[in-house]
Amino acid sequence: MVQLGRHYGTGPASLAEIAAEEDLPRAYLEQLVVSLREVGLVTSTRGAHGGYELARPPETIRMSEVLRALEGPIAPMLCASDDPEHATLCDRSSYCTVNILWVRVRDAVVGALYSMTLADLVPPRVPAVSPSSPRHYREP
Amino acid sequence: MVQLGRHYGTGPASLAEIAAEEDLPRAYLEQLVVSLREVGLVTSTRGAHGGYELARPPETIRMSEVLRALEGPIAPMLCASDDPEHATLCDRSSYCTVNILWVRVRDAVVGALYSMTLADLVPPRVPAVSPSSPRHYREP
DNA sequence: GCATATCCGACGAAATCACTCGGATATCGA
DNA sequence: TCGATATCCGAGTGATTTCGTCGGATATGC
Repeated sequence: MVQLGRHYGTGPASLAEIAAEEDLPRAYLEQLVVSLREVGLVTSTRGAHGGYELARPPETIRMSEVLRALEGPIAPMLCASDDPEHATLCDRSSYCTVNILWVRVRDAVVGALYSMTLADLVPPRVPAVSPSSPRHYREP
Repeated sequence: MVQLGRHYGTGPASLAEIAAEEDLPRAYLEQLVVSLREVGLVTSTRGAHGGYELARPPETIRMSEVLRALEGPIAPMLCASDDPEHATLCDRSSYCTVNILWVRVRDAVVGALYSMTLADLVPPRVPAVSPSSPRHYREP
């Protein structure tokens, strides 16, 4: 999907191209790309020979950003959401000790996503040992 | 849900009790507990004054076991499943470099779940600093 | 034998996910 | 200026999953 990181630097890529490469319906990609544009991850140029390109170099794009853009705030349960805005605490919030489990899980997920950038996912030639530093650490 | 860890040592607890405490429909709990029994996490005694109890002390029950029992093999995407059995690789398996991302995420989740036991979730009096060792480590 | 339980299987409503459709608007090249 | 090629936009559909229901069979203690 977001493997248009591959095209970075080669000018805008049309959805028709990407659809062909990824074997996904163009109309569907259209929808996805809207979210990406809204958060400023990709820029679009309209008209003939237009298309989309990354707004920043792939190395600087955390996968956590991408996933958040595509699937909304990342939360294993709604009582443990990334976004304080959407964190609706369940009615049991007082009893429920399980919450800390979900928070822990969420942090783990965010950490994993944050530790990888788009650049890590564009088909590398020899990815035997991971290029960047794929350790667990927290988001700022 | 699995807060019948609270009752550990006090004999079997009926679903009616638990339903009342947790404010969940008894019929629903019934369904859940089936999965838990199948994997041997709880034992049941039928008849009057029967009910369910934990098969092992709460400290020895990893949350990863519980979640796996309740929600099946843990996998953010089906191409990155815990259980090799259910790991159906998507048709793009050749192209798809994203897989390693999901595997990374899955490991992070499993690690987080594995680092917590049921005992960590039964309402502790003063849980300020976590009792066991809630670090990130891998499942064997 | 009767009240209290677990067992079992199928069913139903609501939400989510992946995807579609139709058409308006912008831009480049000839 | 025209037309081909794009993005833009918003509503709509179909399958799957999730949470929960219902009815009744079976086992056990008093």
